[in-house]
Amino acid sequence: MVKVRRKNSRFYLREISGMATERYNPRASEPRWQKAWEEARLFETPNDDGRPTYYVLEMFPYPSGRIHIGHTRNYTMGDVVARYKRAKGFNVLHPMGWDAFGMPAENAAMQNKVHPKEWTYQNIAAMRAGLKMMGLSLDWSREFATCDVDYYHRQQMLFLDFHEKGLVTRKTSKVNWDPVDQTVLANEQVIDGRGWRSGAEVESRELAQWFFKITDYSEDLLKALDGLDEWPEKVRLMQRNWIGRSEGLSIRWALVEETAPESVRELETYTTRPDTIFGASFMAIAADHPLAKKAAEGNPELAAFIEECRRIGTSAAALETAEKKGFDTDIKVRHPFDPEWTLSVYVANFVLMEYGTGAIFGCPSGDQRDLDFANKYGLPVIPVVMPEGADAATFQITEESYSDDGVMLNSRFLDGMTNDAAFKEVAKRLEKETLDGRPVAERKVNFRLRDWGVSRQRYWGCPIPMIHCEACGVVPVPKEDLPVQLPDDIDFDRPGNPLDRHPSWRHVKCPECGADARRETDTMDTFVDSSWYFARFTSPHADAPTDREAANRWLPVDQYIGGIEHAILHLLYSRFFVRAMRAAGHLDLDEPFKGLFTQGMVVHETYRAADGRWLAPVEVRLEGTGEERRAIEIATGEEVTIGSLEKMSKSKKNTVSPEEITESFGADTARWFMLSDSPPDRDVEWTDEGAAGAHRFVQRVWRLVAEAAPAVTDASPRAAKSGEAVAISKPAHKALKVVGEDIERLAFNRAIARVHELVNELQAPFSGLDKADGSARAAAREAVEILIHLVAPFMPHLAEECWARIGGHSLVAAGAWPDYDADLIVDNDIVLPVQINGKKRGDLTIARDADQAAVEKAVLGLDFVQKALNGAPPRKVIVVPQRIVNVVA
RNA sequence: GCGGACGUGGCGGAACUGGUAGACGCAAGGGACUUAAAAUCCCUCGGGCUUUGCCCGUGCGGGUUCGAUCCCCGCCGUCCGCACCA
Repeated sequence: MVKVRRKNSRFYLREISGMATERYNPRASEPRWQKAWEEARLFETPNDDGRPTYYVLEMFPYPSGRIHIGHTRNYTMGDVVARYKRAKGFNVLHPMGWDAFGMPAENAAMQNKVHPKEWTYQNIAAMRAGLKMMGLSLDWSREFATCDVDYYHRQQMLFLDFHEKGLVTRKTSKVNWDPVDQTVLANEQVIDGRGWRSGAEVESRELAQWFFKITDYSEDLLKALDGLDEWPEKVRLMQRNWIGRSEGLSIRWALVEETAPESVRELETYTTRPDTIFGASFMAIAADHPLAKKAAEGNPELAAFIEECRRIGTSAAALETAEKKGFDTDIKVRHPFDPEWTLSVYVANFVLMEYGTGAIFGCPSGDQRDLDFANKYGLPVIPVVMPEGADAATFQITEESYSDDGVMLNSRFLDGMTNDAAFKEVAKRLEKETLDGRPVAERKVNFRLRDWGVSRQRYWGCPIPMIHCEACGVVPVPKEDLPVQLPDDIDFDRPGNPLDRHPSWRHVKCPECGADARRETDTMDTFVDSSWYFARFTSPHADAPTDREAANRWLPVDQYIGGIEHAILHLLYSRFFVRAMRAAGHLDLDEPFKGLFTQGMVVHETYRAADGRWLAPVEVRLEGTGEERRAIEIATGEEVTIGSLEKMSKSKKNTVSPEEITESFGADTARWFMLSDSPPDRDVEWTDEGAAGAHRFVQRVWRLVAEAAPAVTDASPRAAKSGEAVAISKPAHKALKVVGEDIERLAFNRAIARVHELVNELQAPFSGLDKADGSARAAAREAVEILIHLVAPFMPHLAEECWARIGGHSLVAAGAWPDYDADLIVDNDIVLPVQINGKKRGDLTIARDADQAAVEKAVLGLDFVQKALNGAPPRKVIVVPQRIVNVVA
């Protein structure tokens, strides 16, 4: 055994009867190449550069403390794209930052007496180190955290600009108030009517809050979805539903004077089905409708009912089981087409004040809720729409309403019309009628989308740059006084917002009158921070929020990658933000993200002991396979239950840490494994076997290259177009073509399969390389170079090591993607499958350019075809050029 | 309830625009090398049968087609989103 020390390499060669190669050692190799890239400043992106731009971005992480395996899958995908596009000649922007404001930092402060700032920046440092181990080609010179004063300073500028443009308002609204933590809770943080953290029963409070007027763009946000053709259809659909556009009619109903409260003369409803107006049998208004409040003034029973609705009102679980309930106010309205026809007004628990006008007319035959309600209170059910072909004389509605399209009945002048025509007819007639000098009805478009409330009663967020003055009202902080900086000296001894009880922070002079005034102590929703960070990355050190030119050059983000959980809020808010920023002159852009990709999660089995404890994978030993497969707790020797695949989470302990994997197998193995097998938009199951398999492949590539090295190091690359070496050049060029296409489509799993195939195909022709002639060596050299480039986006460290091994002095990460030779992609002879009656019975090898007649003739001459035809002529022969032949016997 | 997606070997998945079903990997079984282990290499790997070959097979039942994992109709199942939105 001879040990050979190589120049520029810390690895050894070992010689045992021929040549075997020392295993590739990622632990030594990876940090070295990371350092080489950093020293060459390869991934620092200049803003001014002649090359075409490409902006690839992964949703930035919240600095919770450790990188999660899910992060690494996400960032690896982006990195493959970034490295590929760079090799294709693009000036690639691939930045990273931190979504650093938010509750967990404050929770940590309360529990562990750590300052949120300190906690956050420590976490960032730890996670930055974790990310750097992954060998991601990120431009770290553009890094920022949203809690950097530099960043939130600019966010405050944006807030003031939006305010100036009329896109910010202050209004009171109902919020979920946690009386123990003394803070507003998001709907997601209310579980069964209780605060998720405190467990206290959540109260509904009216609070003055700051809002972004996202509804100003409802129509545009909806319409522009059609243009986002590089977004998943699912996400576009979710946004469409969320915005929830509907076209209908608002109708004003006159109250019967003697039943109405003083000074109220009408009730306005909204409906998308004005065609059903003759099926109306009652009116229903929300519990917090002004008319309900008025009616309750002299009616304690009604007041109690309203109070009950309010209490049950909010939680989703309550709604599911809540029975339709109503209370007759004794107020009556007149039907707009028949003043003699009066209907009772009920306060109903299923009508929402937030949508439409907070009042409806109930048409039991056409709406299941209305039908349930009518059946409960014995109200009339008049069918007004029936399916086409049904008999008007016998058509009835009893337990199930009919809400589809159809033909009108029991509707006077509408009878016999389609419901569409009836809609138009009712609208036309009522638009002409007047009540108190105004039209009775108006066509109206309604949206489900609400304005975005951004006030949070918390410390660790971007302060809202506003001042409250007794004399002048709400006054914006003058821009020259920005930033409004968070004070560092705070305490979390008591619940509530520490900014509120800080001894001095909130006291300021009014910028207008100079009198004593009060700072706004609410901070912004952290979704604001993440709504424009992608724009800030284009000029992270600019004085203004953006450098408009740089923003316009880079944006929109060409490929955005992140989790489906952000399908609505984050993506919708960002879409609003670019519109608002455009209005304020910060960029000229229609949409923030041209391409969107939602990646799947990394999941792992769960293990649970008999006593209910969750066990981590490292605490468990697995035995057997298939039915016999069992998990044993190492510490106790007891068998534990193997549970379902779930997203890795701390609570179920089914986590695998990226650091551990990197330390044992290296980053390349982790990167390769996470993108192999499962398509990137689906979940991938982390298994030790899978990771080991990926590592085997790392070693296999290394071995193939290292063993070819002596024969190819001094050769210059050249494809073979004839002779035996074609067996080397053809697969290499075919793989080159298809892997590139797969990466463009983000089909990483398929690209990886193609690389596997190439390595399999090169194995045999490479075995005799040491005896091969010059042209074979040249072809092998070229194939190795191609292989290295194909592997490089996925396993960049291995690629560099291989490159150096065949004598390369440059960095692969800075190299160009090779071009394939079209001649080597096509074969002269092709193998056509031959079917008889649609079933494959054999093959035909024939010249690629053979015409149909030649193919048919050759097919009919085949033994098995003649046998099948048994002397008779075929009924039909179908030749699909270069695909298949089907003989119909 | 409304909307959407999906269903292929033991497993993850591949199969372009209707044209060879099961690429590639994992697991499993057998063998080679080794004192042994690891590593590596070779073979088998959807089911069945009367095994030079034939039949069945992409959730189930139909249909269109020379030909269907792919298109159409009807079921079944799983997952996701929204949910009293008038």
